Amino acid sequence: MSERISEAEWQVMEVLWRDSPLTALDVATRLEASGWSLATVKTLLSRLAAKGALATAEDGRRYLYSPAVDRAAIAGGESRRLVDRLFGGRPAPLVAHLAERGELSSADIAELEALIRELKQ
Amino acid sequence: MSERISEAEWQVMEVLWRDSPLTALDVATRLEASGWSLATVKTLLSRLAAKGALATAEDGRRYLYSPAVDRAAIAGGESRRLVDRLFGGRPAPLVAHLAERGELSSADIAELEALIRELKQ
DNA sequence: GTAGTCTGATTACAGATGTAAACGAATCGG
DNA sequence: CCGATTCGTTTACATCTGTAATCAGACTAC
Repeated sequence: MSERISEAEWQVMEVLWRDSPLTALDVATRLEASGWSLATVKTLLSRLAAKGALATAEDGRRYLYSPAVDRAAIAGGESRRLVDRLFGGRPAPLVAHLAERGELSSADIAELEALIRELKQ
Repeated sequence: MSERISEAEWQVMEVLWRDSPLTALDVATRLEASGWSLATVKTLLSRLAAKGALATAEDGRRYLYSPAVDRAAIAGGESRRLVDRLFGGRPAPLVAHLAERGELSSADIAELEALIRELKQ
């Protein structure tokens, strides 16, 4: 549904968007760097399944988890929220901020330029 | 300091970034549209002051609140977090998302174009 | 078949957040 | 003076989040 996905949950979704279906253990393994215990990963998986962000398929007595929401849709929604909240809905100031903070590589700039050219038609 | 500012708190900061110093009642009045009670606004002001995001100046037995953090710095940090989390640090996909969702007006695009041109030097 | 083992489900618990009511001190209007 | 008003402070409380431990049932390896 349209429930929000928290930051920790997002990391779990990332794993499954990259590769699915996976078992809880698989997901935990791929999140080793996070330092979370298996129990924590299970909790996050359950919460995500409960809010409809993940689909579960039974595989014997365990589940295989797969994303049930589109990454692009969620990312788009979150972006929209942030731009609305921080910049009154205008994206240029956001880009300007990133630029000011030296967060934009020349590759980023080239990418943006190409995108703008495309948008202009 | 570097504590995060929540969404509700952000709305309070917005008021004060726009015009300060203000009393609690002033802030609440300018937030009428939010539907919050005066008590709620007071709580948010206290929390913000406690985390150092607001400075207070005594004015008789009440306070005048003013921002103690720079809006641009906070907005930049939050933007950075979002871009890192959702787009692996690359801002172009974010803009692309906004574009796809029809969130970009032609004014936005022109603004971005000008910005890019500037960044390229 | 019985002791581990694996798995989801249940329970836990502190801190953040949204949203306020209640309280106590100060002050103002009369 | 005294009741009403006005402030900030304290307390409240449900949800959400991060982070797990524990439990109960099923299965596996002797």
